[in-house]
Amino acid sequence: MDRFLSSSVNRIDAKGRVSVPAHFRSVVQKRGYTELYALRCLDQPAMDVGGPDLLDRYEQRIAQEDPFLQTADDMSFFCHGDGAFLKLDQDGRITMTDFIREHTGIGQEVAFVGRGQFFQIWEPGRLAGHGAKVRERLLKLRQAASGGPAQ
Amino acid sequence: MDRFLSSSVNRIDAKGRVSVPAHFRSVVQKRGYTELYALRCLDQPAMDVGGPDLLDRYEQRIAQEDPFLQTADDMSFFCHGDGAFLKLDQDGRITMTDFIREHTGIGQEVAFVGRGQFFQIWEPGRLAGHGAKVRERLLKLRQAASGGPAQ
DNA sequence: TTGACGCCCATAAACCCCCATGTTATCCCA
DNA sequence: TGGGATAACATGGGGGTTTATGGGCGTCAA
Repeated sequence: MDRFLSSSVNRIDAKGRVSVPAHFRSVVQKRGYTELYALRCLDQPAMDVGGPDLLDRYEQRIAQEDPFLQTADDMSFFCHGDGAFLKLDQDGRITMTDFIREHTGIGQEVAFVGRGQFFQIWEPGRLAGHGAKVRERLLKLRQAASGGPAQ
Repeated sequence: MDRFLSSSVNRIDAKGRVSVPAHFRSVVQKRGYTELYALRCLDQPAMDVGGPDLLDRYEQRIAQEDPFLQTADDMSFFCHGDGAFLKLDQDGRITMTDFIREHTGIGQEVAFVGRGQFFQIWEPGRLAGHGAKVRERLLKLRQAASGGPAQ
């Protein structure tokens, strides 16, 4: 299967390196990505990581904004900001740069979360908090659709 | 019969493996699944397990949403981030990863519960508690419908 | 020089292939 | 109908391979 799926937490070593989960690496290879791009999420303390198609996705998102307004420009600056390529070393590890740490709050451990076409990098504690909120919203959606909480 | 029916409890061995009930395996084979997709239930400490088509259905649902709104993001976070593929080994066993144990509370034993188009994985004690609540709700429903507790 | 980064290797744990064993259910035949 | 052979199954373990993680060392640039 060639989708980024599931989540796991890996430790950062003394040199600032962390292993990308083996399953994610095989997806990267299957998709033929030679480079990984890491972009700052617009509304979460996470990084979106993927191949060139991830850039397309972000550009579509930004294109939705009125080009005469400042927002589109700000968004582009924010996400593309520094060039954030991630290089996989020979052992399948990436280095946690300050660029990533500042936005995510990552310290000693990294949570990898599959998102289908791409994956995300989180600080594990923040991920847990975010996950709880997501579940709550989805539950409300379901209850609203079924006509009431009694189901 | 090509539906997942009945329930049973199997033990986890020292390596973290547990046999999927033979009957479930034959259903899996009849349906032509080469891998299993497991998803953390939204509101229960259980995993839903089915074929890749289960994931396809979620992805088709997501495709109906505006990809840049929160709902689409939440849905993807749920079915991709809280999902995983399970590999059946040659003896028809799966391994209980931390990913599954964290959500279900599974320790030494696993309860498999047939649900027709898919099946579920529970920690046996929690399943018993959940079963009791389900029966209670159904009983109340019936009593309310018949106008009183006298049936 | 120092620190960031590349390449290489070591090791412990996790994982997956294969086969063995004991138990239960099924079947067949006397 | 009873009893033994057989098959199916859950479970245990050996051993090789993969993975995550730690660390050594050389290079290059500030």
